[in-house]
Amino acid sequence: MPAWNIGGAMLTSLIKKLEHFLPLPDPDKEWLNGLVSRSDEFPDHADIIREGETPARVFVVIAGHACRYKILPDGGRQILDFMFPGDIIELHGLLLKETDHGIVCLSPATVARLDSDRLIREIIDHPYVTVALWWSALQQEAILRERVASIGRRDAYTRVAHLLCEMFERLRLVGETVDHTYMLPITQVELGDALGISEVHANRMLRRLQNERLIAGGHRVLRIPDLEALKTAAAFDTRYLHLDGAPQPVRDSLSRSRLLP
Amino acid sequence: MPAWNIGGAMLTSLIKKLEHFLPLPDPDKEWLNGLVSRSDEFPDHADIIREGETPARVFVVIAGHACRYKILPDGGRQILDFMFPGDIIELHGLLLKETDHGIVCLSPATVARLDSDRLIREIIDHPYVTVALWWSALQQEAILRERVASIGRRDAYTRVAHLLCEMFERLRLVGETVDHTYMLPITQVELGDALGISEVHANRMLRRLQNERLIAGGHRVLRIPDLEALKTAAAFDTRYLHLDGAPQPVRDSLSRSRLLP
DNA sequence: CCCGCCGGTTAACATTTGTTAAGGTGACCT
DNA sequence: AGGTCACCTTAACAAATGTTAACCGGCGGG
Repeated sequence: MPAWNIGGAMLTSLIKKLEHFLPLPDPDKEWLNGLVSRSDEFPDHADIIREGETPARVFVVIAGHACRYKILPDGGRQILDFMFPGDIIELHGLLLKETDHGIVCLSPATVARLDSDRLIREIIDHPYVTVALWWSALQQEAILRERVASIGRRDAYTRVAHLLCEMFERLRLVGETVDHTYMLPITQVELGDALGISEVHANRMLRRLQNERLIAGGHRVLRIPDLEALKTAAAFDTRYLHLDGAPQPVRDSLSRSRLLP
Repeated sequence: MPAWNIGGAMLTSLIKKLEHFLPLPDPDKEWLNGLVSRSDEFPDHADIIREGETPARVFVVIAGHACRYKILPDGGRQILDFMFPGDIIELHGLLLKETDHGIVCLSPATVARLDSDRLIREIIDHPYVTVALWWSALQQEAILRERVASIGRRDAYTRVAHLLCEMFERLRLVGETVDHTYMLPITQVELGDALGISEVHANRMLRRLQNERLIAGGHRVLRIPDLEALKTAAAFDTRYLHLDGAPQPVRDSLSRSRLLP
């Protein structure tokens, strides 16, 4: 049962992420921040959404970490993707009768709730935001596709290295890294559940990466001494994150649409 | 180099699929069909989109089968998802500089190309289609998530059974099944590439399913003698396909919006 | 009509990964 | 201070899956 307070939360991380793709006009940023109707604190391990619920809401992670997951009939858990500050929790409750997965906190988290009615009604008047949010959704999908490729065709060692690289890039995008160091948002069990390997094997691979001086750091902290070396080991190719900014034609057509109010 | 002809193609499968979710008004169906600007025939194994291209186009599969895939640095291939008649090939070329995956035919295929400019401009005037296409996109995403869960946490036997069930349901939705039989759209290599197992192991699992009388059929044809038994073996739970129709509130608000032209 | 090739099938063996079980450590609670 | 709990670590062994290498059958092209 999260404590909460009305308004006040700022979507700093989200805006930082979106502006990496496309700078937003100030009024658009204010509009976005104004959509926050409340903000909730969830303790570690708390469910944000349980499988089978149908909340037609839109959340934005402000602080902390969460993940989407499925529980399979045999009791196993598969983590589908991670949600870091600035990530949007799109609930499709509007069109779907039941969600097909749950969302749970991996650490204590602060989550802002957006006024989804206003969002839907007014987004059309904010084309910059529309385009940037659309990009963000495409990026989410691309991450999911890369996860399929990882789990399906990479060995455990590469999978782990690859995920650590991905987390670094995603956290860096929202300013959650310092040098080549970040707060590791997950335990080894969770690492295994995300990558389709056992906890024990996840541990083995982490130790190996450590022995090879590709990663370092202590409790809950990951330091990457040589990012290029780790990326090489992971065969990590940033392109799937689509970190290039918006193509020029998109920028052009947006600035033209601005001139015609 | 596909042969082609202008117009004429009908989006029968797509409309059938969409109407399973939400019946469409006749003018909306005509509008959709009218968006087809041309239709291409691709031979088996032809690339529809190569990784790295950026075509800002929307295609609809009319006949045949295709798949999205990634080639990994070690040369391995991972099939990300399948595309059957009625499926939409959403190109994000508008916002992204390069696609992160390719699309290739698994059989000779007919693909309609939509006038994406008109689609974007006029879709707002066709709320039924908007909502139905949105559902279809959500379903695609849900299928991808289920694939992650499959590859990550199910054993090879269950994975194969599960995919065969999924294909059955998807093909049935567009009328591509007869009784409990369908044209199997893939080879065993492709089955392996989709599920993250080797060709040999895919074969082993198919033989096992055959021995257990859960599947039958010959060259390129799959017959499911006892669908319930197969689903049980696969622990297949249809819910992730979101086959229930549109929720009543959505239907209500759509029919209200119709009354106010 | 034969050849070549693609897809399927099988076997023997190699390797990765899972399982079980047993500690270890540090944080936090009382 | 002692105890509990969550997380990490390691070892020995078991099981699933990959690899390699054959061979088969059918079909389309020359």
